[in-house]
Amino acid sequence: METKPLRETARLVDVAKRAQVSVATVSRVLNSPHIVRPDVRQRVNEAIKELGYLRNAAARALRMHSNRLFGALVPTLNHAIYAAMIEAVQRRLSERGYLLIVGQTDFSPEAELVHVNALIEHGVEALVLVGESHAPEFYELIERKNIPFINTYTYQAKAVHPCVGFDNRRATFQMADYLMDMGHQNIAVIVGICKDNDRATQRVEGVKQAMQAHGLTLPPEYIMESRYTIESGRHAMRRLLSLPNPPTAVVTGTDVLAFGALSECKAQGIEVPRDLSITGFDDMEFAAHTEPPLTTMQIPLVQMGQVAADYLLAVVNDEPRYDQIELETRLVVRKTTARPPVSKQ
Amino acid sequence: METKPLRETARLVDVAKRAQVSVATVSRVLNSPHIVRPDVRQRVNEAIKELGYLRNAAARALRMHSNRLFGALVPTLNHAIYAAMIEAVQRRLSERGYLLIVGQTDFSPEAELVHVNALIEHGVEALVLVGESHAPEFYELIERKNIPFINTYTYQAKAVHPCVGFDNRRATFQMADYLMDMGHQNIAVIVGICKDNDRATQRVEGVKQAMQAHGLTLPPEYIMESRYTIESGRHAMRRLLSLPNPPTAVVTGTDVLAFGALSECKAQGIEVPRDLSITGFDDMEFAAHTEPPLTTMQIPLVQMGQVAADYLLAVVNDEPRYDQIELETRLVVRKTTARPPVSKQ
DNA sequence: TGCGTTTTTGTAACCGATTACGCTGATCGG
DNA sequence: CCGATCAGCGTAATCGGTTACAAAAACGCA
Repeated sequence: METKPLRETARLVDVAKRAQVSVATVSRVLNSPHIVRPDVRQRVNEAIKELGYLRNAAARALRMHSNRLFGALVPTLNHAIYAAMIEAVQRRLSERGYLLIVGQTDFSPEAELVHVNALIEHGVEALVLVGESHAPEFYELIERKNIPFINTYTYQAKAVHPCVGFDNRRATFQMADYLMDMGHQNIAVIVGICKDNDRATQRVEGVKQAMQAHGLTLPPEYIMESRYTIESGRHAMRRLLSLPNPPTAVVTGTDVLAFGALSECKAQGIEVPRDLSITGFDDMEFAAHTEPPLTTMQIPLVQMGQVAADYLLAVVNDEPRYDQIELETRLVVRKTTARPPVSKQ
Repeated sequence: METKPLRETARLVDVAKRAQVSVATVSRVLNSPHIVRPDVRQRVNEAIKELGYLRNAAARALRMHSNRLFGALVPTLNHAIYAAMIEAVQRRLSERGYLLIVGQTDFSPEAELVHVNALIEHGVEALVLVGESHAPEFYELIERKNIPFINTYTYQAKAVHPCVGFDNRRATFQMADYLMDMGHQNIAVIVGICKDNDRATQRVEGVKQAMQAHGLTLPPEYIMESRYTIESGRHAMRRLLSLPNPPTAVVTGTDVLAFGALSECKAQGIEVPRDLSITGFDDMEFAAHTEPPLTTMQIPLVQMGQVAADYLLAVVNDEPRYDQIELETRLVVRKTTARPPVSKQ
């Protein structure tokens, strides 16, 4: 019935004392139970339970040089696509007993560089990144520190860095192709801000190249860069509609922008797809429920997160893996696309 | 021109050696530069830069019992409301040099309990939680370990635990009140799964109590619990519409469910708000752009995240603060609500 | 210059877990 | 019955910072 000195947190020695064994034995019970005699093991486990002992990860990390901790740097969690991917990463990691620190870069390479220092100091063993354009110092740093990483939302067969995703350029190429096959010749794009954003840049590039392949060109006034909000999408659409020669089709860089574009059309009495075709990108949940339902490009968000997590787990555990992983996108044709109006053909 | 032994990570001693000072001095340059002579300080800083030295947070944490690391446990990041709050928390913390580990509980107290152990082992200094219903062992654990925490999305003046948010019950009470004032007597609710979810439970309760205050009752078949997806919202709406005596108004627990309900009405040719009124909850970005624009309850998501972060920072830094913080909600009346159809009044 | 004060710097103990290494005692063959 | 072998356990060094305490340097003033 003796009362313990009542440190609020029990340490390994406390458990050892209570179980009448050495600290080494307790540690062994925790890390490789099979090498400890069953009766002793049970005594130790009881002591652990009684004291409510929890490992001190800092001490463990100091000794082991490993933390069971990964990091992720995304532009923001406020966009469903990034949040959904992080959710998948986190879920997979937690199945394997790893934790995830999340940092937000706001699409800024400088912010990314600042954040990654903090992450490294905290001993993250691996990093999930978005896109492939990072500051040179950034790559230099994580490579010097030997921290495994993977770029998501991007795929290139001969990328120099590990990546998982899809070819953004090819995806919008396909989208533009589909529109041109229906007869569209005046195709505009509404995408995110391209500066420091390789995905947005490549998506514009895809449309541009597809049009060139058909002997068409994408005029500069048809390229609208805007923030990822419905309101910005509306605004961009408004400007496109006010052009002397407005497009007959608009390829957007994300469903959110498409949603905004749709709203603006509705407000101006422009009927989609009769008067104008609009395509999205991502196939978020709401895309199937817009009015009319949105034609868009489905991307494997959850799978991308899982694969990214699996890849990094494979690296830190020295298992075999592929460094460049391509995932499938799929054109989902719904009701916002049709042949251009006859007068414009 | 001697080449260094080239450990990939420089330690404090390496910096000390290069700057020809002791480790204590280097540590002081890092933690309280002003007490070091400027010329020495500069020498040290140069050495730090030259070696690309980064602190080892594990060693630091072991010695200091503090990590500059917070944790957050949310049901999922796949819902914009949680993601938006976490984004705000993360942003605020990173301004103050703290990092955030995020865990997802899937609305399960058991999962929450498992996750929190891992977080504590990793030395989180404080926790952001969602809602106030957590397992008793959960509260017991974090209180025994003396880890500051705050419950978000909930407010009660005499709550026993720190909280920041709003009174969910009162919010839907107000919403139902507003509908009844317009003449509605048959009000249904579509909310999330109430089990282990105090917010959903209280939102139903709010409608129930408001109706009682008007001498009305909320029949059980008018209460639809569903997952937080558009599809589930549609499905719930479908079931409500198939009732022998369908409601004239539907209060939903989140805008996403309202969106689904709206879709179903459109599909069935039911005109909102002429035939049926629908209200949302959250005032997410798309709410202003649905067809028709959604009447909803605005909640201060970002502010909630900021306040939660500030509260915890205040606690760990021993600054004064309030333990129960109420934030304002605001009824945003748009176009999905109107007087009930005359025949039904 | 010499002495007391103040400022700056260095030495070494410490945080808590892991594990190399060595010791103990049990088991077994001869 | 003895020595070899080995499973099981304990001792103590170690990881990389922080900081109490002590020592040294710099400073002020007579």
